Amino acid sequence: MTQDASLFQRRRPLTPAELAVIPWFKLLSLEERERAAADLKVTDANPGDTLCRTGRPVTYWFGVIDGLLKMSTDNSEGQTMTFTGIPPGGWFGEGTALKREAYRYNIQALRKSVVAGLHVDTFHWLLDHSISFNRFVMNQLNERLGQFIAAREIDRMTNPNIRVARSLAALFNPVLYPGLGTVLRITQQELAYLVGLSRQRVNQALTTLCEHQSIAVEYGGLRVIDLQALRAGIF
DNA sequence: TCATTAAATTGTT
DNA sequence: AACAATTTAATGA
Repeated sequence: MTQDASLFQRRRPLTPAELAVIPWFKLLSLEERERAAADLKVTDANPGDTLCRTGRPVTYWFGVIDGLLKMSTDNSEGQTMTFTGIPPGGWFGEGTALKREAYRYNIQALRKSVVAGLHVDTFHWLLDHSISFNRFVMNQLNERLGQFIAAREIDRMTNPNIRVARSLAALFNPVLYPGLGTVLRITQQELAYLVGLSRQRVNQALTTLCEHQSIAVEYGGLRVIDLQALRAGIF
């Protein structure tokens, strides 16, 4: 297990290819890009690694370059509630970074991932200097709010097929994760951790979704054919 | 480049 | 939870 502080001791600068995955980077002016690029650091996270934990102070605004993360909280009974998975291109923690509060959730790597971090000071500097960046963050906050509400609904649903479908639909959110195309690399085991079901049941659900022509299951991942159907969830 | 082997992932019980 | 079948990744000639 690695905590956020030690995690970023192994940091290194980003490669141009990694910068290309960051959706807000191309919105910046040349000057702003330089400043952001100078501060951006990436690190590798192994499965199970904790990127941030509830109650810890915010030092970075995080984004996924490659891999897959899980956002969850522990309720009063000690049970873990998963809000969402975060695929490449996803950035999180802006709400707490804005207010310089402590994290309200845990972020864990579901598999070996590459995670970028922007220091909160630079995050605020960008907010002060770039209208486009402000718009991006605002959009992000708004969309995330919708996700949290949806996550509650998903958690109350009993039908596993619909749970899997809606969770997948959330993962393919084009606003939050713009870089993501129609294919997502995620194993059925990872999806099981995300949705909170057994791998067998996820496998069964995926087969059903396949029969409904909503997705296509591939080795080590899947392809979305009908995102609307996943959202609507008539299975 | 190809064949062989190991590891990862899937499908099923 | 366990198993076999399938796919990918790694290795070395």
